[in-house]
Amino acid sequence: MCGRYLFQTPAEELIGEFDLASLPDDLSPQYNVAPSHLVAVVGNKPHGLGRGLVRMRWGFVPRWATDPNAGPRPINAKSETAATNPAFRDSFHTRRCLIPATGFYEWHTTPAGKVPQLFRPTAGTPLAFAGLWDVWNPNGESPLFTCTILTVPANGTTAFCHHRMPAILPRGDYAAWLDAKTPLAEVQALLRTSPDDLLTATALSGTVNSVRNAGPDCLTPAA
DNA sequence: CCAGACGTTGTT
DNA sequence: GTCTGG
DNA sequence: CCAGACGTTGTT
DNA sequence: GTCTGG
Repeated sequence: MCGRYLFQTPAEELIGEFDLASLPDDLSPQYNVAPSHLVAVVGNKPHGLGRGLVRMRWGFVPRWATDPNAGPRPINAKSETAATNPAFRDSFHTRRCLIPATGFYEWHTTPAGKVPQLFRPTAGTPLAFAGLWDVWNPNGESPLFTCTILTVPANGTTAFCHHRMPAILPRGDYAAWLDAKTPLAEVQALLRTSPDDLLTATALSGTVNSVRNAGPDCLTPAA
């Protein structure tokens, strides 16, 4: 997957699946989410507080990092290796999450240049990306919550842009994904390439190319 | 045993 | 945190 | 992901 | 070209 995704609506349908005590009050639509931006995440909260919606920065920092400003902040993690990769293993076991989105962008490289493409669910319902999160808080100061989106091989609809795509979970898999008690083999099996008919591609104007453009015009189709 | 290192994906 | 090296 | 910036030596 | 910032 690329470094940009659409979080157009709060995905209240998605969130409504869960019994949430409170919701952040700033879940306005985002049309051009970039790394380091705050995104909403549904996950098992730290300290055993159960499920909830948490605002996190997109770009993963493991809890053992000595300096969160040094080193990479990966926005994606390969689903095939996340369970054993040192950077993600611990979160794969105990800190899985869902990242709601109404679609995502990929850039199609053509001889004429790069054309942004919008991938949205054909059915129009919000998507839930499978993600991992962590919290960096070695000094007991303000904790840094971060997350990353897992990727899987592209399907027939997305492959013309990229060979990877986000891991998208069907509604029926949300609970098992978030449940820390789900056996690891079952967790791993949830990360699959989506059917070709899940998403529909639309070529866009270049508005989305700049993160300075963060409004609905990011969705404007190509002329 | 302790000390110390350890972070990504996806491009071309 | 977990793993490696000494 | 894309857009946009990206300058030195030698001095105190 | 490469790196940073958004």
